[in-house]
Amino acid sequence: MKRSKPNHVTLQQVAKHAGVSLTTASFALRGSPNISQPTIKRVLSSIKQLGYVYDRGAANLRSKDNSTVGFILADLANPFYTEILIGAHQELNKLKKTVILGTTFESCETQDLLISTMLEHRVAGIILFVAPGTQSESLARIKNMGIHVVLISRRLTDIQHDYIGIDNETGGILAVEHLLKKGHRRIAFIGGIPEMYPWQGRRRGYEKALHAAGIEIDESIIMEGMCDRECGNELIRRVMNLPNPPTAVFCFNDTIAIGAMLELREMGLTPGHDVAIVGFDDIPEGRAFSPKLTTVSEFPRIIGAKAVNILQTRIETPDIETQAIVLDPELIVRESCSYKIDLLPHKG
Amino acid sequence: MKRSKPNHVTLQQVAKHAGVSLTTASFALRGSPNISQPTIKRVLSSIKQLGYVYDRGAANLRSKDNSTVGFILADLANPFYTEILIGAHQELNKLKKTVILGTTFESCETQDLLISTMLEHRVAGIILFVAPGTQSESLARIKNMGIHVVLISRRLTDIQHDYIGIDNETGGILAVEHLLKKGHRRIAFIGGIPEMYPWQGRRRGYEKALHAAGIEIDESIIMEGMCDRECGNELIRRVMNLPNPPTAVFCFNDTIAIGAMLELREMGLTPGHDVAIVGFDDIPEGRAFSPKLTTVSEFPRIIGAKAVNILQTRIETPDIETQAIVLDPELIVRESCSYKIDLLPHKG
DNA sequence: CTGAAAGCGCTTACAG
DNA sequence: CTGAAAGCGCTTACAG
Repeated sequence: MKRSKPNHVTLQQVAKHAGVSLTTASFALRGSPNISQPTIKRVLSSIKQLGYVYDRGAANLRSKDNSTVGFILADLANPFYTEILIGAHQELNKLKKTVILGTTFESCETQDLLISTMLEHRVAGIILFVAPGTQSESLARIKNMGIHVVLISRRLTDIQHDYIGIDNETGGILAVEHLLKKGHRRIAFIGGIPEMYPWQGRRRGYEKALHAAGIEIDESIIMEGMCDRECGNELIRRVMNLPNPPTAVFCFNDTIAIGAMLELREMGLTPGHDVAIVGFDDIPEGRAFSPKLTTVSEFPRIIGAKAVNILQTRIETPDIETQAIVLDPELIVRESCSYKIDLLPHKG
Repeated sequence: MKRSKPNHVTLQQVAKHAGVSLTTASFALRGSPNISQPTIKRVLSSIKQLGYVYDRGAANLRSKDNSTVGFILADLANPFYTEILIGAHQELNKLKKTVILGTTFESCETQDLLISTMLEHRVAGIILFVAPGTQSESLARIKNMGIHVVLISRRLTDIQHDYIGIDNETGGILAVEHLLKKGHRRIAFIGGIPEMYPWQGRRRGYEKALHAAGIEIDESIIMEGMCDRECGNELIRRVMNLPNPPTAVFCFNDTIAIGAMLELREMGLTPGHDVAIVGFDDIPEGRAFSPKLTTVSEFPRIIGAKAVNILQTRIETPDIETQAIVLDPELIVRESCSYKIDLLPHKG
């Protein structure tokens, strides 16, 4: 663990080399208008000659500023999350912020560890995709340190916080109405964790759309699970093996939808033909799949970018009220439910 | 920008509260054996009561240690890269290292900016997926700061450095030999940037396999490009519109292969039937695609994890010789070249 | 326009 | 087993 550290060039040495005081060097370094141009040039030239590299840690310690931002998400394997990361990352780069990355793998414990680390680093703020079961204490801990948080996609209801996400209920309605228009009457809803905020919204949308069409909710075709492909594999099989299987399935997200369609093929069924599928998120894989996945888009890159904007606003004006931005989802019609059910020869 | 910073609890205050000196508090905090158990307990209890949070930046400044590691990759949209990140991330978590993330989008300029930021943060090391055209000076800059680097997948030939990657030449041979076995004689190689290390290896493998089969290289069906889906779209169209199109295509990576297969469908052709396709990387999308993509696996998670191990070894023993780990690739046969060419009715 | 001095919150010889 | 003191590399009133 121990190694002989190289002795870095310090600003002190730069100052001596340039024949100015440490104070002047410090101001010159940051191009302060209080320092004359020739002096600035001299300092800059010394910096180059000596190969000086600014020590941000030391500067932060003194100034109590910090250009570092924490980003915590659930899983890097889901493109929906990485798309959010991309959007946030680009925006953060524009603001010259450094990103500390953390992945919870949906574990609250890991999440608390990551939060601790970020607090110890005195980040300016944390953008957080909360793990299921997150207590408001976790957020309070961050806020007590004077560090700002904005939640993405998932939210907590028992504490005030900045938030950006999508209107999940409307998304659910969009998905199910589309299926209804295609003539489906028996529509399952599979995957996702009921304690999570987005699940509740999508389920509400699912119910509302069905009710509006005069259809009773059948709890036996609402199946909870995780958010990954394996969940799609398992649940589609379970739901299709029911005595009275659905003709259409609304999947909690695209990853589950793809898992479901893959499994359908294993079962000798053709997704989009034998069973209609709608997803949620709009990940690239859904576009590449055959049949191309009909889904509800969440605009992940915009969510990521806006999360950064909200955080930045909060950093600049800490005392304004918390804001919650809720984006409108959009139905992306592709191929995975392209047949009207009454046109299918083998159905009623 | 300016905000009133909260006054955090300091170790000084903890010490006073516990009735010990700052020195004792500092040692107790880290569970030093030189401090008696009762004292440690007292300090820990004060920490809890006061809500003290360790300031890692201040500690690093003094001790010149740093548990932060930089990770620079090309693009978060390519699952191959994020898989590497996942592997590295998990390993870094085990070592209790904090990750600073950077994305170059294949730009050397951005890369140098990111490197500067990480140097300013005095990270312990940088794991780097170099952008095309990277000069050895960029690496030298890092090393001069006494910061360790390990390159992933792509490497530089004019400077010594730690490295982990795959045997690209063997990968190329595996891919092309498979196509040859299926009866193909006219095999294109599309996508990728020739100045990049992996491209050169794969191309060498491509040539060797063809030569071993007594086939002349035809430069007109070797087309360079980028590493994204659009490149696949464009190049497959160009190569198929040639007077004498290939019957099989070896794609530089899976993303290109998927772009190519998508475009093939647009052209009314069936990938895997009308044209055989082999990719490289083995990303999840390739498994979900129809036809399932035959490809050469690179084990990205292992690459990421091993990169961390190499870095850790270097941090612990800075003076050992640089090591280059080259993994063996593996051919994953699926569906995208499942027909023997002489069985196809519409071919010679 | 420039400089001397204090201090950010820790760690670490050194002394007892 | 514990403490007083110096110092890591910066920034920032304050004074001139």
